[in-house]
Amino acid sequence: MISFLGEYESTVDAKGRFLLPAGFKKQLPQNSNSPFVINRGFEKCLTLYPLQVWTPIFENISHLNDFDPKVREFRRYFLNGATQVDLDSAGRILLPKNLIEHASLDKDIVLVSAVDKIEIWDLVKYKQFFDSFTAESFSTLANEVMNVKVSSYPG
Amino acid sequence: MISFLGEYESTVDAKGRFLLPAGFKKQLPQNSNSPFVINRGFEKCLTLYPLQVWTPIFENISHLNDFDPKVREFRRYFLNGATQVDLDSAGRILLPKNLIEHASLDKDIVLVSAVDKIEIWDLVKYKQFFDSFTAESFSTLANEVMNVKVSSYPG
DNA sequence: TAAAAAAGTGTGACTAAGTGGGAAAAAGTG
DNA sequence: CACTTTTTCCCACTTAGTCACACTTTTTTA
Repeated sequence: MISFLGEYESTVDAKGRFLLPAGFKKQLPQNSNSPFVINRGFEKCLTLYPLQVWTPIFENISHLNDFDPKVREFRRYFLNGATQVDLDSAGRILLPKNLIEHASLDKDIVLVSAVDKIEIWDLVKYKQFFDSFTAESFSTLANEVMNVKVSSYPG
Repeated sequence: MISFLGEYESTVDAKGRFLLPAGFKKQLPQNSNSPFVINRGFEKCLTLYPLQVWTPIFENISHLNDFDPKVREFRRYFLNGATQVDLDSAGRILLPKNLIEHASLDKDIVLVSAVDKIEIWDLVKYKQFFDSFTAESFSTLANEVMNVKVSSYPG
């Protein structure tokens, strides 16, 4: 099973391309020509799925009954501009314009592991996100999510 | 099996034509001369079915019991306005006027994947749809539709 | 410390995507 | 039946997206 670790910076060039950091490239299965699906994130970020991670998720959705209005609404939100992207000969990914807009990406971006996917953030917004966090609020959150004392998770 | 991915903008010209975006054209089976059926969508949008997707749906409907008034009503709504359309030599599709009206299409439109079909929205209405979206409401919806916690489907 | 390999960046050319207009055919009307 | 109007089809031009090559910078290793 694919999983990623790490946080790497990259830059979007004038044509909307960014280099997939070597750190992540090493974590991909070798000799894969690396197709990805990129999608809007819930927050103002993008999510990059390796195709083999995306496929089973998409499979589930494609079997839902489209005559159900809730299914249609869910599908619209979820598919949300998902687009297949590939690495070019230099190992870069070309971002669709509508997605660049959604995440308000400027030049500098950060790629962050999200278990089996990668999140793409504008560098400034990503930093703001961390600045808004205090040790205390993190502690509270961790307790809510993990239902464990945060002290057992040093960091 | 046909399936689409992506969200692309296009424009309706003065003659009611729009160019099928290259992103979708690439996802069609090659050497098909690409007949489509276009239909009213359930919401204020249109739905574009590749003919091979439309055919089995039509089959199903044609076997419904026509003595049932609800069947007749459904059939009228669903089939009325369904029209076969083809790509012209420049890869464009001519929209029937009554359908343009139904979806209140102006100049700018968005074509969005709906698994094995394509939905056509007025750009402004499409954006409004997403603006009404919150992470919470999506969470509730996802839970209802997929019967899973949304945390397993981060975008 | 230097050289080589790998990572990262930029530019330019080519291809095809996208757009508009005009001519021919068809439909509608007096 | 002829003339007008609408619809359909096709051709050609412009723009921009895509790809690939080549150069620069950084890292690694000898």
